[in-house]
Amino acid sequence: MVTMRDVADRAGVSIATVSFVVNDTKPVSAGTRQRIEQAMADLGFRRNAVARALASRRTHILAMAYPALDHDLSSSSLEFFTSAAATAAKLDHHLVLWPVSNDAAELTELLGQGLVDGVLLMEVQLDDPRVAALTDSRVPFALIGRTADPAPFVHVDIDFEATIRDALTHLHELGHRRIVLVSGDRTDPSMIDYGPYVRAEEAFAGQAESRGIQPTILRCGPTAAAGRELAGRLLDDQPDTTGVLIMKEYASLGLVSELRRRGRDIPGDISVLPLVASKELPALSDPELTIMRSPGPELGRLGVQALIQVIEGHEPPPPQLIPCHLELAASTGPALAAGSVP
Amino acid sequence: MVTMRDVADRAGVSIATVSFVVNDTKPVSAGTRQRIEQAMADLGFRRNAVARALASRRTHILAMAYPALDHDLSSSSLEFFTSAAATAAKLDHHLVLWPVSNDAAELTELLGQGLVDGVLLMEVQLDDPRVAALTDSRVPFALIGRTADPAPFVHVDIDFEATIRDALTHLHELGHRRIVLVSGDRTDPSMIDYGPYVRAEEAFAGQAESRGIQPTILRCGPTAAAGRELAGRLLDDQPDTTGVLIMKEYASLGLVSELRRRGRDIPGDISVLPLVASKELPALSDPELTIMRSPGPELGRLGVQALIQVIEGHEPPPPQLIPCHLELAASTGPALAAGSVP
DNA sequence: CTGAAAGCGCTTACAG
DNA sequence: CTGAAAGCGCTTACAG
Repeated sequence: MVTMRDVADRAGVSIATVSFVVNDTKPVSAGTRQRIEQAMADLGFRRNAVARALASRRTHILAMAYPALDHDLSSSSLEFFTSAAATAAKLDHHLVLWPVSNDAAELTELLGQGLVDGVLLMEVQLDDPRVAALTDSRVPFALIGRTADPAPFVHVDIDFEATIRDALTHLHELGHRRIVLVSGDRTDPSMIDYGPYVRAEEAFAGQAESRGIQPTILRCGPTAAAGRELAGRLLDDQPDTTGVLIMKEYASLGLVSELRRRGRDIPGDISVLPLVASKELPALSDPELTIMRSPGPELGRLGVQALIQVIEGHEPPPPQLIPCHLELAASTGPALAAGSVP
Repeated sequence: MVTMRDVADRAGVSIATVSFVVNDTKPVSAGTRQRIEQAMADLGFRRNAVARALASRRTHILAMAYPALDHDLSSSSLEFFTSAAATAAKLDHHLVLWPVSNDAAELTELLGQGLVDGVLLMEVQLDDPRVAALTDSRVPFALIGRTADPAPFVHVDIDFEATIRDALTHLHELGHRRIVLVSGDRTDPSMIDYGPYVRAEEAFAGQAESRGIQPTILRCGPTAAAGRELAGRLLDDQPDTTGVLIMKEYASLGLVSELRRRGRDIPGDISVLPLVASKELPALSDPELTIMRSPGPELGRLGVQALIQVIEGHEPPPPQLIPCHLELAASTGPALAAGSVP
């Protein structure tokens, strides 16, 4: 390994001066700089990240903490991870993956090692013990998602108000007035407080009435089979529905196929619009699905940027709420006669 | 921050002795150990990972290097990442994500920082410049996948021979003799040498004949739409096919739905068996798909274990080839009269 | 503009 | 079984 000592010797300067040019942290005369750069090139010098971290008290490592639970991360977590890692790399940082259990102890243990400059916390719950652990640790952090009262914390999240608004506007403009929101199943204890469900439901309830829409909410599990089962309930209990907003992407596939099997035309009879969908979803269905596309990559990028700002002592960035964006395909269309069922 | 100095002072010993009990690296008398442990508990001491890394020349950080290309990682990469991270955590290591371009320079740059003890390289190509960069760096590494001649390198991979064997056996026992392999589209320059396609095709070609099966290979892109298009080609060009092995999971969804749309019964007329599938796939289709399940989690775990063995100077573990496992559902069934088409 | 020196918080021969 | 000390490779006041 070639060290600053080696470079300094070859250039005939002190290691301090080498450090100044490596980090561009103090003015160095052109000639000296030139000799040092030559020496670095000759020797193939790379500054050791660990020594730098110890001396500067900055590791340039960020942690992505996510719950390592039974229930899996959504498929859009992959693009979230990779976007965060790419952004970190661009900003001269590394991203480590920290699978943590839901209690605070494991996170506290990891924080104590002093390995990371900051933490990105995923899948934040409305009342989350890990947030308290982070606060106590005094390590900078940013949330992906929100606690019940997110104001005190740096966070980025999906803008559910805007997502619901844009989704409703789309269906409303197509003439739909009988619109149902299918939210997630909250019987699982860990899901009762799941922020995305709570916020989407609140937004829907708040916005539907002003458009003359009855805010009906159904629930369904995350699988295609759950979506098929949902189709039956929908036709039985809400037979005049013409538009469906649905939170679970795999369930939307089952819903569409089962509705068609039962003779309904999509979108002729019923328009189906998944709300937080990954980019692969549309093509998995026939007809292809119009979706509200999850802003996973943007959230990963913004989360890392916000965290690094905090770490560097800048003004904490304001919350960033990013809506899902409408991507038109073939599962939404004009509402025919309200309540019409073949 | 409480340091070993603080602990040593409170316990009335030297920091060396504190280090010995923290790391359990030298015998310490019961009384001394007791005082030190008490002091650590009182003060809430945590050993600083960065200082430890600098002094011991072991960071306990592993890098997961994956190509940050346009074409996306497969959805099973997520469970691969999380499995590797969980295994690393269990073995007292951290896992950093390194999106690297395909040329060697970026990897060399990262390696030079001295941040990681070892590298796991994903999506290895048959002729991969990054492998040379890793070899030159003298940093321990393990491959997920294989180069053309993998013998010199520590690696784990899918066992394509066994996967094809088990898949063929399954269909053969059901009476199928007209079986087609659908491999990936190799027109994309970056895919010409894609190991999984090459090895699966070789295995199929090598094994089919001995079972009296004509080794027909078709190709298709990764999307559901490509799978639908494939259905037409299959019925036109290989009308007597009764069994399909297919490498692209999303394409399998399009294939099944288009075959049904054209009046074929699955599996009555044609059995469809995806070969390297994620666990979500079966439920996304109707009928549910029988699959050969990708061993993503096992590969992540084994890759990390192998890498840590190398790092710790043990005998390099032998290559680990893990087959995909058959998971029965409803897309495969007995072959009816060979060549029968309704 | 440049250097000598202390210090980051540990580990590890070496000596006793 | 325990300690004094060197050293890991940098950064950063401080002094000139």
